Amino acid sequence: MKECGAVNICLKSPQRGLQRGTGVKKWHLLHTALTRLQGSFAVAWALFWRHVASEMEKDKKTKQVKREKREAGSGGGTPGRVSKKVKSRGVKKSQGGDETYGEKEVKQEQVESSEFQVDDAARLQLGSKEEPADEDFVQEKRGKKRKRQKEDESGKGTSCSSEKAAAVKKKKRTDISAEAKTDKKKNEGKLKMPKKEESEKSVTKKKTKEEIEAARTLKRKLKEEEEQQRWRWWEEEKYEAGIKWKFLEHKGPYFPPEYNPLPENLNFYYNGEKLKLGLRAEEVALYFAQMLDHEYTTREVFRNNFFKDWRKEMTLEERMLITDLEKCDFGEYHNFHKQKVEERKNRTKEEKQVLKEANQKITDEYGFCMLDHHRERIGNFKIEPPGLFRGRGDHPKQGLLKKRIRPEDVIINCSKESHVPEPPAGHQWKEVRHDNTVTWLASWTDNVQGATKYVMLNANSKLKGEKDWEKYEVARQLKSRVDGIRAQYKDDLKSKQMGTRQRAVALYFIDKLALRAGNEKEEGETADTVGCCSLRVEHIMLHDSLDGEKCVVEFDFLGKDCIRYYNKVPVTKRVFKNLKLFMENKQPGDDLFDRLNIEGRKEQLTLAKAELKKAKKEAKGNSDTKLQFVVEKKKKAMQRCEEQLLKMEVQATDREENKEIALSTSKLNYLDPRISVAWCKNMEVQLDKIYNKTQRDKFAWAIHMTEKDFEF
DNA sequence: GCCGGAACTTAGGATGCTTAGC
DNA sequence: GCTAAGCATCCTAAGTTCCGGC
Repeated sequence: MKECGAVNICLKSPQRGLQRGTGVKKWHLLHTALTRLQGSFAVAWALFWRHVASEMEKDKKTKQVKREKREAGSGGGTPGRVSKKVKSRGVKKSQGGDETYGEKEVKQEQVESSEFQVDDAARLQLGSKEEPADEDFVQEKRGKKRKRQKEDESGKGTSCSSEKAAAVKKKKRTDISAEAKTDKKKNEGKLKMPKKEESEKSVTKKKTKEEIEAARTLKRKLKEEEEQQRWRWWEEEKYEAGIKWKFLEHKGPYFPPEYNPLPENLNFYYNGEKLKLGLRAEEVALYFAQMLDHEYTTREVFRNNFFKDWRKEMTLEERMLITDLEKCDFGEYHNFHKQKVEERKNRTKEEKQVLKEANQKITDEYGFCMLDHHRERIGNFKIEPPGLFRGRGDHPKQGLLKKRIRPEDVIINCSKESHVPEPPAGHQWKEVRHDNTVTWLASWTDNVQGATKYVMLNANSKLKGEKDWEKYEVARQLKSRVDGIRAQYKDDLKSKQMGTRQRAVALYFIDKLALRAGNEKEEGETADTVGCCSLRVEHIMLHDSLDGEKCVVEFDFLGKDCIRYYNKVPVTKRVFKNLKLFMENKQPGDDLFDRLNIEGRKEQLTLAKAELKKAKKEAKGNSDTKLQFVVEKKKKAMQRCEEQLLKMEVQATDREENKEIALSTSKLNYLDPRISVAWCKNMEVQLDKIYNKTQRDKFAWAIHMTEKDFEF
């Protein structure tokens, strides 16, 4: 590891931020770790442990409910039964709790006390001090969050929209399930089990105490065996730098089944006329038909891309005839697909079991490899099946055909002395390599993005675990250097060199807001997303004062996966002054922020509705085509407003929901598992309260090596 | 030092299974 | 017994960083 004090970052252009360079890379390694582990740490950590506290609280409640049930007896109704939603709300927000328990206050205290312990424990583990300047920042942020919660409770502000959006989502789901229900009812005659069988089933369901105990013992035994068999690679000596393995043997990737032609009686229609498609065109048409329920197929880019690629798969005759996607009717293909999905859903237990066993067989054969004479699980041993590319957001390539991968496209990587996997009959591999400086087992090039796709090991493998361990070790080292980095960028904020100042401001944002670094991207190849270093002038707005705060920066941009980042952040005077300077004589960009205003859209919609009403009134009883045209125009304008509002509301909901997603992401990728393990050992909390089986496997190295006294 | 490709890690969405609540 | 919510897992898109060649 190089000295991270020597921050060496080059700049490309003032508004486009940092460019790649060796110094940047070294610094990024450290700084990404810093931002993920320190910048967002407090929030992620507090949220995470609040979740743990919530789980523990839930556990307590469940036990109490059971106790109450026992006490009340079986004939006494369900006194202890409480809505799950109410329960979790009571714990999570520590307010408006569950009155049925009649101990709201006691619980409030318990929750507050566990939250206090959690935050306190986190502070102890981190051993970090807050800088005076940061203190203001953090306190204000916290204050805002509380305010927002209050708004949520009263049904005002963003939560209102979020709830509406959630309701829309829910409605969509309900509609789908209602549809499914109808279909299910239709099938009921066929599928419903005879009554006798049902009653027999319920009898067999009941297990005796002995059986339950035997099952428990077996589970315990299996767990112990698994533990004994676990490869304790962390207790072994590491290989020399760059060497990933000494021996690697596997069966090669598993290829998806070949295309199965549709039944003869299924038809595709073009311009109302029945048309029999050739196999290639039919296959690609089916990919589109399968997605008809998805919003993707309504997007212009998706439709155009699909149509362009679909025509490439057609015969000359088909291509001459099919020239307009609007005239294509995939209805029968779509219904066929829906029917298949429904059939899948309605499979009997036995059918499911047969399928499960067949899948297990495939996994047993292709899903494992021998790595240095240890059996390791492969993460993605299946070759990605063909289909239509589902790029996120406004991806310019969405809808393009992802072609079928053949063995001739695949490079195999294994040991020279291993048994080289056999390609499927009649095929051969593109290449067989013996490169032990890489971790992949097979690779191919994806035709849509030109990117290399890899077959790699599972998260619980040595190769992945070792990397994870290294990552957290880097973060650990950063602890002693972070003060120096901060001091340097603070100093650089007043540098005479514009480039240095910009770097300092970028660092300031990454440190305070945990933004992604933001690399350059090829225009037209991917959606227009940015990170900190690739922010454009249009993505920020400066406010001398806002909501009683001075020097506020308003961020609004699309980040990774086209997830919108919107934040208003008070910054130091120097940062603010620098930003003003950086924006001088540059194009301000679009009026993005005006149009994004959640109340503004509503006003627009009200206006559009009023105008439509007026136009209708004027056109009533008048056959003038001009007036009818105006009505149509106003109607479309109103629909557009409605769609835009809905889109924004859904985005707002997604932002709220993403908080939960971000929490699990933090747990899996950013929080050093040794901290969590040590905390559990100290607090005598079972590890399975915070990590599920997969996560315990992934972090086996941390679980085994961490003692109570571990310090980050 | 720059550039581009390779080699990774991170993370959203789909799907299927399980469980709580009615 | 039914349903919805929660959860786990799989799949793969979308990022970041490394590294070798010029």
